[in-house]
Amino acid sequence: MKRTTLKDLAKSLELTEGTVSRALNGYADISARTVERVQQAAVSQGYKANQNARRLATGVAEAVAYVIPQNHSSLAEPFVSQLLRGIDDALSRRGWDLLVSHSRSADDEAEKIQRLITSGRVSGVLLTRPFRNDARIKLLQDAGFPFVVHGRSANCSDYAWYDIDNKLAFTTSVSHLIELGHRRIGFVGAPLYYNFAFQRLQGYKAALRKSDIQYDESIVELTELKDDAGESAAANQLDSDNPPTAFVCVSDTQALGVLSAIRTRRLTAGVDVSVIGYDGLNIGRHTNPPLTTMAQPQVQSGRELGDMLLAVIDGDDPAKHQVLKRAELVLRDTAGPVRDRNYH
Amino acid sequence: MKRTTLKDLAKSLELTEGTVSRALNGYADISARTVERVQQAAVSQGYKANQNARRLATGVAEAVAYVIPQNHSSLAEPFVSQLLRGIDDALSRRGWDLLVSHSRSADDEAEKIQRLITSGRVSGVLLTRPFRNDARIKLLQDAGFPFVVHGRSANCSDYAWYDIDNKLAFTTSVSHLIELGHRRIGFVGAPLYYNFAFQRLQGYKAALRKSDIQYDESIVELTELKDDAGESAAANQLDSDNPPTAFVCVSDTQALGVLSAIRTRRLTAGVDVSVIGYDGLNIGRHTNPPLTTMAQPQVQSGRELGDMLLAVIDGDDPAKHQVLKRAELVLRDTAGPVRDRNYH
DNA sequence: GTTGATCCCGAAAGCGGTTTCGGGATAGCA
DNA sequence: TGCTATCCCGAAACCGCTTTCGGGATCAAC
Repeated sequence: MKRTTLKDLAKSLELTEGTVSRALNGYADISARTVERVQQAAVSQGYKANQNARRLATGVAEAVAYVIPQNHSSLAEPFVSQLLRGIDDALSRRGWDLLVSHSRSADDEAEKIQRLITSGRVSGVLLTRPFRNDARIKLLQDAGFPFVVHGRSANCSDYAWYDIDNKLAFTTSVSHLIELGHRRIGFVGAPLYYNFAFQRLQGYKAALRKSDIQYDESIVELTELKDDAGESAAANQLDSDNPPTAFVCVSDTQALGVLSAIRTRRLTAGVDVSVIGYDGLNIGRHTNPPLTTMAQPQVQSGRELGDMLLAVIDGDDPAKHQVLKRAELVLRDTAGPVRDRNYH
Repeated sequence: MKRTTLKDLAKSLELTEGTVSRALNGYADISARTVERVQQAAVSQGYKANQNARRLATGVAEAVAYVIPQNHSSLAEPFVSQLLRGIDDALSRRGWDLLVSHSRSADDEAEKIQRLITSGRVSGVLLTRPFRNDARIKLLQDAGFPFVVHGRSANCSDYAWYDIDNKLAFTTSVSHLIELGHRRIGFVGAPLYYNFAFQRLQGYKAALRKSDIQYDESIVELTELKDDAGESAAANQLDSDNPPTAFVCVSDTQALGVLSAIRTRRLTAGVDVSVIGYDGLNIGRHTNPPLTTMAQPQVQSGRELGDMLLAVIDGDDPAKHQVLKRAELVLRDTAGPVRDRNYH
């Protein structure tokens, strides 16, 4: 019942604690024979090092934290869940722990991070959904604390990040709609202090520009990342005098709301009105019709993020770890050719 | 840049480390004046106790682990995510950490638990999706390690658990269908070594019995908790000679698959064929038609689970912490009155 | 047989807190 | 004033492991 400690092990082997410790940790100055003996005894006696003691002695926490932002719509959660799995994958190869912490607000999050870095509980932090200029990043940089960001802020030259090319993703999806004949495309976005929201809007604008379509502010709505928000945004647009023939949304969650708005107006998505989401959630396969969207592989992202963080903790130059992925257009059924607006 | 340690603080106050420590931890043998001074100095110097040292000294980890089972369909993840939020809520009131760990298999999970309890990293464990008789529970009991399980195994008298009345939930949903006139109701279940699957099947049977409907094994399918599995199960049934007029599913995920199967056969859920899911996922609001289901509040569950675990860790009798909740029928549009089977 | 180099291991000092114990100073009371 | 009780704080051991340092054995070489 009592946990066997290093001392127990040492005593039973008639060695000193230090020796046993070094044997277990692969130091070169221990004879092969002794290492062998020690290892055998360790497994047979079920010895596991007390992590707290080890962490105290070495000064490394062997754990990282992932801070989950509060304003995550519950529909976007699969996202998080898969990411966690990926991160855990990467960490567990080293036997490190992943601890999660939820924040209620941006301030709350900054404070949590502050506590994390001073409490010594973790040796690195994973940030997500960065703002265009983000106080948390500054905080971590000033503290010289290892971190990597999922996404990136406006000036992101000197830290590690992993991001999707948001601008490209949106020029892709918008261009796709344009090819289908749409020229009046609504944008269901998010607050622009989120850098990803900003970038996606830029992608949207770029695609329009490329096709000489006038940017029309009256059909871009910046809302929360919720289904309800998406629904009311689309409702506004659809009920207007000059409704869009298609929508792009910065999240699948919003897209679901948009689909609802379309359906309640007895219109058919992909026929009467097209919509393209973003996130590639599996849920989209089960909407009716199935949602066309931009996908990014989450589990994989998590794994890469985890590896990056480990590398940074190991002392790698953060600026060397910056990867930009591209999202893929997942063709399902909500994006179809434009149709005369005779449904009003 | 250097973290201020207890020693620093003590020196600057011209006190001894022990005194400062006691002052901070509310010992009675420190004068109010000194406590005041110490606290002020602590905040002004930004002192935060090193958690690892503290844990080593006190022997309590101030952290608990949640082990996420591997075979969680990605569609079921919102579930997990919200649960985590609730748990974190409960823990953070005490400043405890929540660490998550993913397992690939049941064996893997047992091993992870073993490591968790011997490594001293956590002072309690949260289990989920227990089997009818579950080796993990035995493991934890034998080790005398604090834990609570979300769900319960077959004999669950002597540990702490938080569960939904699965049997009741399914008699409820099945009875609802029976009231709508259905007498041939398919059951899309999960492997019966999951206790929740077993219980839900019992509820199904009980409801049939109550209405003198013969239990027909040919329309119960035990599948994985995935959308695809639900789809093929429903496909089998619908394509048979004597298809059910309704389905109950042990998970919303499967129900989504069932809806797909229905749709691809050009039938309408809630009209031609009824279906009731289970889990109350928000996604269900966005299926077409919206999914009728049984809901259980996840965030709240997480919070209660967290509190229970803390209580058990504090030494409460686990057997005193057993709560059974009931799920609620969420009426949406996929369960309608029976209709003559003239669609074949 | 001495000298060095090499190989192993023991000794001991931390890591940064917590907690028990004991006693000096102050107060209370006779 | 003297004696005990009370109040505070200092001293020190301890939690379990890591890591540096130094030196005794062993061995090869001269």
